[in-house]
Amino acid sequence: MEIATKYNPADVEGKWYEYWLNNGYFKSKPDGREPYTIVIPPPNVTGVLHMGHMLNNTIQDILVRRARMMGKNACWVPGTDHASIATEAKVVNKLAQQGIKKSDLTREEFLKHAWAWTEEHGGIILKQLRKLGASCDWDRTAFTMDEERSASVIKVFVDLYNKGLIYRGVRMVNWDPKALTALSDEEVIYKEEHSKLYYLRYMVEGDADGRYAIVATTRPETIMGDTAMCINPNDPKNAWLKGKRVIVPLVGRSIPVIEDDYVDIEFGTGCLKVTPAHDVNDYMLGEKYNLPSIDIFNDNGTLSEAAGLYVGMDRFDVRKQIEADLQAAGLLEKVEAYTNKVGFSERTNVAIEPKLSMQWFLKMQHFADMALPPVMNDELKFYPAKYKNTYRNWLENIKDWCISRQLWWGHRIPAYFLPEGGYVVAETAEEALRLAREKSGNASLQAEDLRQDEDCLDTWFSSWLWPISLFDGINNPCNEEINYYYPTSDLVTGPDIIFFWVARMIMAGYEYKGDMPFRNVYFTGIVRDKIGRKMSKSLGNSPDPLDLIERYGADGVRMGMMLSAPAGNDILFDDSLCEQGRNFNNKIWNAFRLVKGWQVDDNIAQPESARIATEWFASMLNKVNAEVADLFGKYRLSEALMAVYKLFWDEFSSWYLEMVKPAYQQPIDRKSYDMTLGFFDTLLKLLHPFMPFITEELWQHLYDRKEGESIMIERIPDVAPYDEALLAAIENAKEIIAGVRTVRLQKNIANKEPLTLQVLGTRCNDCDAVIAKLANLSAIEATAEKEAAAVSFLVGTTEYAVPLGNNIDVEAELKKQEDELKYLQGFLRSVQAKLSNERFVNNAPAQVVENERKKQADAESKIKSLEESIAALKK
RNA sequence: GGGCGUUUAGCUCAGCUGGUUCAGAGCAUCUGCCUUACAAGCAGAGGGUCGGCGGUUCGAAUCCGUCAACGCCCACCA
Repeated sequence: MEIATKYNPADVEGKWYEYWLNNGYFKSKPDGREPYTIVIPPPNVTGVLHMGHMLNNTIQDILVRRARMMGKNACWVPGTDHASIATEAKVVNKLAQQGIKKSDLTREEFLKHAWAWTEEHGGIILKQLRKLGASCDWDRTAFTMDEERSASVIKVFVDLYNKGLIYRGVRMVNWDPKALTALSDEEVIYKEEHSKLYYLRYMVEGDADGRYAIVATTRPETIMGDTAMCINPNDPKNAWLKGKRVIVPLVGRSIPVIEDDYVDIEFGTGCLKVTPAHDVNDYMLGEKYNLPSIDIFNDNGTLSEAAGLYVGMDRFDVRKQIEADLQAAGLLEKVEAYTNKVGFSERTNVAIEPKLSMQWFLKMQHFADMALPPVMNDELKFYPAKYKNTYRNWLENIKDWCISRQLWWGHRIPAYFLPEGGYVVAETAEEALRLAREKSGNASLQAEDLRQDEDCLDTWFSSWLWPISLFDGINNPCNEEINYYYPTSDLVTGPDIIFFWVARMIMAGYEYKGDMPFRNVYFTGIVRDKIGRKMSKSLGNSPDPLDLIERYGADGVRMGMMLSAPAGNDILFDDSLCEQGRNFNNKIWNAFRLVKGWQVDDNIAQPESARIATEWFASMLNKVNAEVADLFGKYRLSEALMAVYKLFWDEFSSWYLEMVKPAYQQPIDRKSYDMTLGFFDTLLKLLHPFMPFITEELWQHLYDRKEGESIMIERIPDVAPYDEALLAAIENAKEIIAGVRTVRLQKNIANKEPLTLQVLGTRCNDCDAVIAKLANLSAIEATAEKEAAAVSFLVGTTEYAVPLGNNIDVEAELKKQEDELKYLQGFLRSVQAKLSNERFVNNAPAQVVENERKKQADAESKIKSLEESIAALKK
């Protein structure tokens, strides 16, 4: 076959992906084999592939492909997430561009737009994953809002409600004034903000001297909602305020002074304004002291009628305005610069507003109790394990989960309100009607009389079921699929969603399957740029993965990602990593060209050097295969890749191929050729999980393959024993060869020119044929005394010399050897010192002492031979 | 304010239960090579008081204490 000198990924990637698809190699059905299952972390349905996906899915594909090649029934289930807030926001934006307001649409109309948008953009990301080589069982592609998954969510909601774990109530929640919905605590991101601390004067009611209290606040715009001022009962400086009432500035309303030791005496003036409707702590005080609550904000963050002042203005505009107005009124004592933490919506990035509202909650203690032990006792393993702490910390301080969202795009809460008050929860409208009739005692109640809750469920309330719902294990428990595939094997995801998703899947797993959802969790790092910044659109430092694939090939990019991606460590991504990946592809490609270019002659005998080489490499292959298996077991994928990389590049290409390579335009013997192809075959298999495309391409051409054969369904050989002595002998040979090469380099002697190598004293190396070939030696001779005009080097305790006649620089050679001697003498002294230390000899294990003795003997022997050598040079 | 983690070569990282596979790997760098698979390559070479200090020990990158820098998570101080 004609082969280009460089590998061109574009020529082969599409072809083989099609081939795999057409042959159904990605598909999985339950059978007698051991299952290996991964469920994809579903990307947002309208999302676009970014570097994070790239890393995450490359890892999943590596694990899946390897498992498949270990003879397991591998099943990687793909799908997408409806991502309620994110998607709804996108749809709202798009409609806004067309001049349509969401509020002008009915729920049904809006959902029509949302589905249209989903169909237009949905699944693009899954298509992109194919470019990467992802071996997902596409027939199983699911969507968190498709029929099966939706039914599962509703069923679970009803079930949990009936178990008393879901309740409804008015609570202080995190309100997103842009998305107009409540958020869970996890969806709020606290950021430091440079703001101001305002000191406001609250005049004391009826005080003849016109005295006032000073309250420090970061949110002066909320004073209209003040319903009390609070001091610490133990605060002497504010004791005079006890039992008094004060006047809210500008507003003019009188509020009581209450006492609670929640107040920090040291902060500000020790006076706290209490706004129960707009601060979580104030809410708590309000509850405790039964204070009225004035909600001064509309849902969109503007001031409401209840505020009385600044009605309709945005909260941040009010803050500026009120500062001026307070100043003008002489009620502003001072303003200080202040840094505090402000919560922002994860999705819309606006400052969240604590707000009292009616929401649905899930009681979490029950779930936390189930989900903690299996992780802590390593039944369910986290890689890296440090995330166990994070996990435990969250579960031990668990709070109830606000699961309702004031959105339309999502699973609508299956609660139905009765005309006369109260509600029922049911999977279907019919069932709801039945329950409603029962509850109200009114048999004439009609479906139209019931009003379903307008709210949707948090996106994560569907994704927490993912490992179960993908196999329909909620609607149809104990079906064949769920029994076979569950618990899944590995979950690969980012630590940023450990609470959102991982922890909750574990909870749902135990609640609905009585078992863990996955056995292992591999937490990836975050992909950053090479100077450690997060990749972001605004920085423009995020490469387009598809563009990278075009430039370096999918295999090159996959390898680039994996080279520096130990579990849990952030990866500092740089294009040069892909370059390294591409270079490696090329290396493999060229090794293949060499091997397939050989002419085979059945009549020539295998040379001794090739015989040794094949035996050696067979052992090397087994050794590395075992290493790789071990590393995979520990999820140390980048190290596994590095092991295979070095095996191919260094051991196979640089050493093995050079050992068996026939002379130019000479044929190779049959035995060596066949063994080389066999080695190549195994190497490709070891590489395949990392680099699926090039390995398939070469594997197909290695032998005459039949239609329907593929490397991806081949078996990686089992771990087998290897000959350690032979491996050691070759390592020794390599050092000798390198020694000769160094001499050539230093003395500027061309490789073509054969040299003689002298070996001083006794040695036992069966690899002379290999050494002679790779170092181009005409002879290797054992001798008691080397030639005077020779350059020598030590390997182990043996001295080697290359006689060079007049070509030797005696001065330089002397200096080199004298330096070496000096170093060895120093080394020997330190070893002797150790050995003459009685406490060492008495306390250290015998083995260690023995080692020191050996070091001593070796050093002495080396010194002896060096001294002789130096003496000879000096003659 | 709590908790966790990191600090080893220019960069990214390995170094498990303390001792010749303890100072390593890949990349980068330097030198010499267009040697007939590959210059996206080949052959060589240099490079680190293992963050600082103190301790335990015959012996510490490894264990303990402490300090420093960086990172992450959690937390209601207005």
